[in-house]
Amino acid sequence: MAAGIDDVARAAGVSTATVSRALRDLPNVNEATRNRVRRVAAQLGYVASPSAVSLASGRTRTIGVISPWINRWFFSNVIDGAERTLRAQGFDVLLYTFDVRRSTSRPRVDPDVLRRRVDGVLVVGLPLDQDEVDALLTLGHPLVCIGWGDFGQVTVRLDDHGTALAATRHLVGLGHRRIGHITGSPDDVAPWSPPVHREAGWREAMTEAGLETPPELEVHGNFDVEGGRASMHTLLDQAPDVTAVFAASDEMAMGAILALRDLGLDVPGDVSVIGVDGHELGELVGLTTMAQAADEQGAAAAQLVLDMIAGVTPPREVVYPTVLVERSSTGPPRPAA
Amino acid sequence: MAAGIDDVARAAGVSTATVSRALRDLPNVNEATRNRVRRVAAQLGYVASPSAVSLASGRTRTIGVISPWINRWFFSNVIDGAERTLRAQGFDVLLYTFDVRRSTSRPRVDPDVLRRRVDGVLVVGLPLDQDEVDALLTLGHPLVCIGWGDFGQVTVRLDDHGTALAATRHLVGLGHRRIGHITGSPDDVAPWSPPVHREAGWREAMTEAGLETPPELEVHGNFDVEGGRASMHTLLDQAPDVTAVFAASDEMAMGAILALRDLGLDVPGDVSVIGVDGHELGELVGLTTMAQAADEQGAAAAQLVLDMIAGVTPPREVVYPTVLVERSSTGPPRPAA
DNA sequence: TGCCCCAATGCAAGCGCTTACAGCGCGCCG
DNA sequence: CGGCGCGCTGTAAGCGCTTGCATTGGGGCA
Repeated sequence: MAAGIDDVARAAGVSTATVSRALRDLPNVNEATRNRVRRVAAQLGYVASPSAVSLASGRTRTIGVISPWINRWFFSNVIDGAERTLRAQGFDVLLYTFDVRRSTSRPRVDPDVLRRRVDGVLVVGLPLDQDEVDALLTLGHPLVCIGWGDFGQVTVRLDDHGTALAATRHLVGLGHRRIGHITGSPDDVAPWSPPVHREAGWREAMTEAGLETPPELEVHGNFDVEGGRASMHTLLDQAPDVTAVFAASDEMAMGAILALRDLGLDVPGDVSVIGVDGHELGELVGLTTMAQAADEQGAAAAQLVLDMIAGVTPPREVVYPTVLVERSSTGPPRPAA
Repeated sequence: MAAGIDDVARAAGVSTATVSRALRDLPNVNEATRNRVRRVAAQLGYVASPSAVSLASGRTRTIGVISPWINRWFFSNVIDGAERTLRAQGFDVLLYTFDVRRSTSRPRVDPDVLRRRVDGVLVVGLPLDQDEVDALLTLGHPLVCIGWGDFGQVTVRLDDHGTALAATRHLVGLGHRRIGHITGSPDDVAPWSPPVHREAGWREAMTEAGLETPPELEVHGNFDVEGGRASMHTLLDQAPDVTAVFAASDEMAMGAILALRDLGLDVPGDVSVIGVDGHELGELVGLTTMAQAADEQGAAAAQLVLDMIAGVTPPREVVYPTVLVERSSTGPPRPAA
């Protein structure tokens, strides 16, 4: 029913080889022939069968995108950016999410799902273990990490440490002394995961200001709104005298603000809150944040895999800037009564 | 390098045909043989080449998901739900977004991208024209629409009309008489698009209460935060006496609240706001809304395509309920001074 | 004991392309 | 004027599976 390459060849009066070459802009095809083939192909509505192409050429023109979630701010924006640049260059996007919700420990990445199915892999914000990365590399395709990375893999990310440093310094500069930190999950212990870097930045900023970072100042918010809310409650229980909080994501920061509201506390009167991301809804609560361009990171990473597929040696790491967006959720602490 | 079916066949001492049948649980394979093949395959890390399978069988085990955006609440949740159920049944998800931003008029859906590439199609919240649907149907695969639908296509959606009716009645019940409506884009004129149904619901609720719905009460918010904000400004210019607004999405509703804040107006004191969705950040501003389960709709739609692929006759339409979540953005109008 | 049938397996022909290699004709150089 | 090289095109061998059909070997039944 659908026209195949043979139909085009017959209609154009050439061999299938010529059709194949003409349509793919390969050299050694007479321009007149090429045009004729193009015209006939268009007329017949010919579209090459991707499976046949992959089977014959060994290339799939598909990039696998591995992400723990697609409905969180950072992830959906990264995927959006990546998808657009990939599609613009004729690549398909195969989406793989992990059911992180279902199991307590994160399921391991199974490279078999991607075997012979993609030409490259994008891993979004999911700190993998060394052996998972190795497994992915056995696929024999370029791999680019977004929002995390190590093991010498090509990475697009923030300066997490510097971002946390800047955020915390902002609070310190306002006069805060007891500054809490809402980080990710207790499982995020890998030294290459963003929450760990952000925590280190917070700690460094505190230390340089001569402040302590006792355990009760740090809580886990799991990077979502509800987690941020719950962890803020915990934080206030543990350290009722905190006057400011640095949350590792805007979603957690907004959760923290909800918790403060639950308790009838004023932001920033009683507690200042700063996040990381630049979530568009942050303005709703006047959230001060370290904004990043997630979609651009997705696009950049996509371009990197494509470059790598084309044989270009990529930079080892692309670091994206983060900018302080000061709104109303941060302010000086209330003067001691 | 990677083991092929021949390697497995050789190692198991059977033909490739038997390997193929054994591994796919086809009948007419001795159980002992099947187990041996399974064991050998696992040992060799054999994974069938998807391209070869597709080429030989004509089935791709891939579902195309067409969506205008993936970083908006409704869309990302639908896709998340769909992806999980598809993957659980061994289907891949090919993501297609449309660059709605780039052109003024929406680019047309091009079925060629999907030709011979998928076994089914999910169209998320993108009201297509009749001929686009027809074009998609020429692919010869099941098609399921989510969040919109007509032309006799299988659809998973809300009762948009009823939802709008309930939302508007809520406002009317509080005593509001001048109730604005923020709808989608001015281009959404197709009678099968959700914004049109929601508008109709608003109009009906107004009419049944003996209220007018003059043009100045209706503005376009394009379904995003900024659009909601801008359109609320417009609305207040056109009709300074509105005391309540029904927005067709939570994101627009939150934008509207931002606009009201811009002007120093109180919510709900000066203007009540109600949305549709159940966005998790709605609580930040106490948004009253008609909540829906977007991820479940995605999952349901995914199951429907799979059923259709399996030959099951699906229901013509699955309508999801919506529930009023009353928070603090709605209240009685201020008594006349 | 002979026959038929069926479960279990193998054989081999594709599926629709890509691509190495061969072939053909022509202009050009020696 | 013959040969060489080059530009263009065709031939055909896969790519790694699925599947219709043929084949084999028992077991049940007459």
